[in-house]
Amino acid sequence: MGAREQEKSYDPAIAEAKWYSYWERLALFHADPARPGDSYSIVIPPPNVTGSLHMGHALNVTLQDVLIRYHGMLGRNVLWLPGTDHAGIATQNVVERLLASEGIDRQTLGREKFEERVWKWKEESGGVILNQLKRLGAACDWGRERFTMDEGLSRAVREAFVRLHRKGLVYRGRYIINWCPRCRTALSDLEVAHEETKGGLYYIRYPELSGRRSVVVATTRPETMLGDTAVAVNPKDERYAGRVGATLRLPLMDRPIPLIADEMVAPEFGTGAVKITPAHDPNDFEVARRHDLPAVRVIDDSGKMTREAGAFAGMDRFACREAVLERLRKEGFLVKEEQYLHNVGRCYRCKTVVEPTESIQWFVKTKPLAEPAIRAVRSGETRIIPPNWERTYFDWMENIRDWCISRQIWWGHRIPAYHCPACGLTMVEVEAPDRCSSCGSGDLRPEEDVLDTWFSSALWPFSTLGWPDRTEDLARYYPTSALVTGFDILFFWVARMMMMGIEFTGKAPFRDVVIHALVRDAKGEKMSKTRGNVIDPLDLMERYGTDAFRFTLVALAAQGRDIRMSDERLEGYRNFMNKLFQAGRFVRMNVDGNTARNLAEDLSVVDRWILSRLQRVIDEIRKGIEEYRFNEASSVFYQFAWHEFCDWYLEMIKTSLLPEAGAETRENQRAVLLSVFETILRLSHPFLPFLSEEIWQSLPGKRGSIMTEPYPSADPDRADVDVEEDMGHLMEVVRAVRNIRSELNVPPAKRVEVRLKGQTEDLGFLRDHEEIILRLARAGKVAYMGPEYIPVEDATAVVNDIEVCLPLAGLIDFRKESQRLRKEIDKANAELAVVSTKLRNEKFVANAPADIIEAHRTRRGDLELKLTSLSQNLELVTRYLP
RNA sequence: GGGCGCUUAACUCAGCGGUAGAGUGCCACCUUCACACGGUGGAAGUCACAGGUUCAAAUCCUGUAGCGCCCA
Repeated sequence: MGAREQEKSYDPAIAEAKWYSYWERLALFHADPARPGDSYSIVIPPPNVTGSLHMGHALNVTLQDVLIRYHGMLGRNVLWLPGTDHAGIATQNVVERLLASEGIDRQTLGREKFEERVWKWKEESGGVILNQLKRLGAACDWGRERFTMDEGLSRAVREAFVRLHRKGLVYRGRYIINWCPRCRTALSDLEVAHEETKGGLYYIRYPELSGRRSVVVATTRPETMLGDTAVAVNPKDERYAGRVGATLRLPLMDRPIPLIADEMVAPEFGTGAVKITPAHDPNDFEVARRHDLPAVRVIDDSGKMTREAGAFAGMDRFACREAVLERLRKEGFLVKEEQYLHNVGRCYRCKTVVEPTESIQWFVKTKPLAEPAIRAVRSGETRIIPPNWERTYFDWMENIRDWCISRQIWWGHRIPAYHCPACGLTMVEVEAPDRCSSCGSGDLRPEEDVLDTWFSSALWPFSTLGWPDRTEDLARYYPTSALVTGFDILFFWVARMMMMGIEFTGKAPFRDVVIHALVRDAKGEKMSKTRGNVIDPLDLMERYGTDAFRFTLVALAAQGRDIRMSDERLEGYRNFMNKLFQAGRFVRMNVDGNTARNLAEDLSVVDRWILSRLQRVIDEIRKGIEEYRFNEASSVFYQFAWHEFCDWYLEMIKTSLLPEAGAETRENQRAVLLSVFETILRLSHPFLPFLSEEIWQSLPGKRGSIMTEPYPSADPDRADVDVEEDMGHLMEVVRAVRNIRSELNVPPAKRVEVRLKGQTEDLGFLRDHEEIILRLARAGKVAYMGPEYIPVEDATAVVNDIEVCLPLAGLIDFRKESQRLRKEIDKANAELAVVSTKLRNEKFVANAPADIIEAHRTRRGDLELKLTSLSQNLELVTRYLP
């Protein structure tokens, strides 16, 4: 025995240092389309290049790794494709901050230099997260690693854009969009997070130009009044009957604006009259189109007031709000102000209040793309798991709005459009044209805007496989088998991949979409940098080991519920890792270099029992993984490996591993032990890649990686209900003895006599396995008593049809024993009452299924028998009470 | 305003029509030759509340209360 045997407990660092590079060396992560086997493929949700591993990634990646390793062991042709996302705004922000620390801003640097800088940053510091994935054990095919900005994917982006444009599904136009004045770019609707905010509702009087009447409007954004071009009321609103068409004087600006009628106005809001600012409000923009009103832009790209704002020009928009209110107050136009709770949209990246702004942008027309994406889920071509997310998916898809895809930043895919200033034509081409196709001018200006990062992400499942080329990978691995992701990007990403996948390949990109929960801290709070409650997964891996960490994530990954990460939980599973390690040590010590794993013809009952249990467990674990109920699979494994295999099986077979057992018994026992334990290891591998490999490699017999071993499959011939029942009975007897010993404080070293009372035929099995009772119950002797035996001075318990009696004359505390028996009787009585009530109910007997009734009858019989014995014994004991 | 989800043992959570489960924690005993990151035994729950469906309800339906998330 080497150093390994001296190691007292499992040290995960040793295994984790060894095996990842070993797997890589053997190219076990490499997918070869030419190899046989059904394809099983997953594309990783690409993390941001700027990112580092957080809990969400850890959970996401662990689940994918479980699937990949599991299907690999099933013999499938497996591909897990990794990569990163260029994360336009986020990455640009990072590099801009870097530049700022050098006292440079990107404008002075210039676009080209800036892009170079970002690439340089990406080469040096980007993709840290990928190494962290390796740390987690992720079996990704690194040879196929992709980046959304790399050459191939960029070509896919241009190709997709051009094709959509030709179909009229991409268009350019002047609309109201969400503008982030800090990022200085347009955002899509999804990138705006609405937040309930306390603000004011201000009532402003707009006098009529002629006459003494006026109209009062209510607004939460008084500064935008500077850009008002009308006031609108609902045509059915009687308060304003006959006044529509009047001309009002816009306060502070002294501009005449009309009072118009539009259905959009909700009469119950405020005074029923609303100001119309077409350049800074989406609803007003629509109203303005209908009524042919001009738009006056009063807030610029950086959130400052424009020259159109007159006296307020140059002011920050929020300072301007106060200034406007001040002036209105002074000039008597502010009628009323009240507290008001309303939703304010903020940039999801920088939290700056978004400014709805009219501008020229590129859009994707989404309705025609959404329809087939809806059908794919309705028809079952793609399954969403758990299915309750389907509704959310449908709701969003059915009410989808056009997607603003242009961004005014520098880091991203340039929109492949070219403007001709000479004739005003805009050309959209995959490769830059030399001259204008209309006027022939050679002076073409490439589009300045870049695409929303999510546009390239939407192509990820096929662009990474080589699209638009018809590659072998694409043919072999697309559509992919499963997409594993958090619900937070269901719309951002999943929905858009569905749309683009179907549009460009004709097939939905995934068979299954597996939605998992969020990881929260121990208090259930969302982890965030501002809260300061972020738990670093690398730190947890360091402290508890990667396998324990992974197992914790998997064990907590119940469908539809968030995960709370806590040290207690991790500790528990770290202990489990050690338990498995110790079991491995035990196996190694006891098989003593033996390499035979073939099972003998006639196995012992104990072996038949563990093998029977194993089949059931294999089925359950496989079912758990197949159905993405990872927590169930892991808990079945935990329960079996620890509480059946270690607690019972290993204890029960110890004697047959001794030399005294005889060579044949010993060899047979070693073979079964090795075989069962190896099956346990193989079962565990998808969850515990490092530990399972570590132990696997330490077992005798030359072997390759456990990764290439077949995943266990259940053998129905090994399942044996009778053996399980008999063994269950035996274990109950052992437990009964242990219970009596413990409750009556019998010293652990004391070898007691156990008397088993019952019919001879009921005692047969126990008699055959007396050795187990002797050892596990620490008995000195087992005696068999007929039904006539009266346990006068014994402590007793009832297991099914036999009584377990411990003659403890002199040791027994009769008061304690009577308490113990009474407790048992009370429990049995309570249960009997429930069962009997049911059986007495005629309707129950008439309606319930036969097997349920039968089970109740049996239970009643057992309980009655138990009560009879217990009551008699209680009576016996009572005689000795003072 | 619309939608989704949650409320089960001290804590964290499974279970989702047929006798209430796990992990951790707690109590007692035990350094027994794989493991004290251990072993053995134990205590601990009107399954949020109120109705209903059913022979039978944590489990299905309706409502109430509290909490959380998403969309508008």
